Amino acid sequence: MENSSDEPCGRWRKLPSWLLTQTANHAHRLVTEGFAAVDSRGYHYRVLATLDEFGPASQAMLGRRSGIHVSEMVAAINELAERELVERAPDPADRRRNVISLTTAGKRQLRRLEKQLAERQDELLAPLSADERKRFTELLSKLLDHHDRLGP
Amino acid sequence: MENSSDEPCGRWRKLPSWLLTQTANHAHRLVTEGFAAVDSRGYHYRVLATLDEFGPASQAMLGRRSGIHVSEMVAAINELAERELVERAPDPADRRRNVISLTTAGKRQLRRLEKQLAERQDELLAPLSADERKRFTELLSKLLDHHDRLGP
DNA sequence: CCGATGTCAGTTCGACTGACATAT
DNA sequence: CATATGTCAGTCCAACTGACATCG
Repeated sequence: MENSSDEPCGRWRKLPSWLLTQTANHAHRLVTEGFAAVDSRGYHYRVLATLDEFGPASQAMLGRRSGIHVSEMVAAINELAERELVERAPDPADRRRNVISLTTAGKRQLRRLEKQLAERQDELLAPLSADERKRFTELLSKLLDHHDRLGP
Repeated sequence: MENSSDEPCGRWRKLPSWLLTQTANHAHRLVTEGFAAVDSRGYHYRVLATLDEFGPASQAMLGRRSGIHVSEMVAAINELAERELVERAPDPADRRRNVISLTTAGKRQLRRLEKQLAERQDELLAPLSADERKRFTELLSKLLDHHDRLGP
């Protein structure tokens, strides 16, 4: 049987970086499952939400606004267009561009995604009180702002 | 020039799950850079720390104690043995097993890694006060405990 | 035969890089 | 000419899966 003590995780389990990355894995899994429950993924939500917020745009512009890499955008738009959640039309004013716009079905899907998203946030923060949740997001925002302003 | 407003990130930038995963990316980058600065990576630290804490063990036992998958362990031990930070010897009592043990150079390297780790934690939490850091890790621990006890 | 061990090959995922053709 | 756009191929990483031979 060799030695005993099969308990996982050692002295690093208390490190902020470890707590952060492990908890983030849970968060990522939760929202990914939520999106998958309505046959989508994160990029789909981000594209649909960006279209809803700023209106029709080229793929490159969408990429800039949503923080999605151009080469990822191609696949994301393909998938969304196949489901008829967005429309991809050539831009008459600039023949390099596609103009991407939200369809009615796309707006409905966006609402479903936002519902999933809200539910999963609640699941993620379940063990925290309302006050703790507020403090938690404040601390996270502070950290993220700091590090975003350093490295691009 | 198309429209303006190239600012990245939309309405999701305030979501706890987003704040969490993005901040975790920064944390991961920081510690990865720290480890790389002394020519190692996360798995190396976890193996060395586990050996230091529990003593020599088989690869399978090391995997259980450190939470590293068996098939990852093979590569990690290869890299550590090549650098002579661990010794890999056949177990006379069970010829399936290798007994992995820490070398003197391995202990030195472990100390370097822990130094890097401490520095990077500080860099990660830089914008927080001592009190905020304590509260932050408490909240994270609460969340992680909760979700670890649900999904295995 | 069942189960544990070590090894290797292959997969999935997100994020990215490079090359390329086309259009401005 | 340089730049912007859309597309496709490939890379890298961590985490995992499956298959396999060996051994208890």
